[in-house]
Amino acid sequence: MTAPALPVMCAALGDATRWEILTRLGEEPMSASALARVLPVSRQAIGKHLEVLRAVGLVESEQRGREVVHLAVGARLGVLARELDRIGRSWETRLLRIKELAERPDSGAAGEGTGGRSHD
Amino acid sequence: MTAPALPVMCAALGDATRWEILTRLGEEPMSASALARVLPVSRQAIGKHLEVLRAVGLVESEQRGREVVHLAVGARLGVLARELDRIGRSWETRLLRIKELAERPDSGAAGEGTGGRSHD
DNA sequence: AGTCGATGCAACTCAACGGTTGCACACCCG
DNA sequence: CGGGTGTGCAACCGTTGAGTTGCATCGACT
Repeated sequence: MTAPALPVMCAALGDATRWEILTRLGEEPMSASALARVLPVSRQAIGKHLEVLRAVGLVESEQRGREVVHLAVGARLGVLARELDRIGRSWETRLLRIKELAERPDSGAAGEGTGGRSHD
Repeated sequence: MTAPALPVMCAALGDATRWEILTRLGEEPMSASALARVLPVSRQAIGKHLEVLRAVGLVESEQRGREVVHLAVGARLGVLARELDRIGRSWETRLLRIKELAERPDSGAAGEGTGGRSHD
């Protein structure tokens, strides 16, 4: 699937080291070993992070000679951003509607038992 | 602080249960106990998640009588979304520039020094 | 008043995750 | 050709985090 679930995408972005990697790869494509040289973690750790990032499409890898260079995919981040924005807006809308209902007791307040428990 | 670090925000969103909670709270404000009734986890677990979400500003809580109702803050999600989009675009731009340089070795490859550069 | 339900705090379990080390193998350069 | 470098796989470890249970408390509604 080209569109991983939101929690998975966010989880991939929920690690500082991964952001560090993404930042570097966003500036310039490079190999895992190269990343390990500039970051304070081992090459293997970098490798695991790259696998996670590649799994959600935030990183793409390309075999160049004997090396494998990785690069950050900004488009995927953009997709995530739009999704989050959409959801956020929907929340705002709902809350707005709720507040309006609360302030205008005449608009469809039927079926609301006074002093009784509606649910369970 | 009103703007938690990106990794922290994403980490908060990197959990399926938390998304479940946010979804419900986005539809309708409710208490931890109420959430525990509709979700397959204990009230205490819900409480911990709410604390995490509140810590990054994705949830706000209001004491209503003896209950504490929580609600999802869409605006905060929007802020995150804009941030991610910005970063994603910057990645795309860099890559584009790199590709151009690779294909046009004559286009001002000498001195760089453009002012006002501020990467993360 | 009495009870039921909501909350808060604390201790504990268990799995996932980040990170490391070690090793084997492939490839490029000198 | 040989060493050095880049990579992949696997075992291992410490910590974090999600989730649970238990207990004590406080407030609301009957």
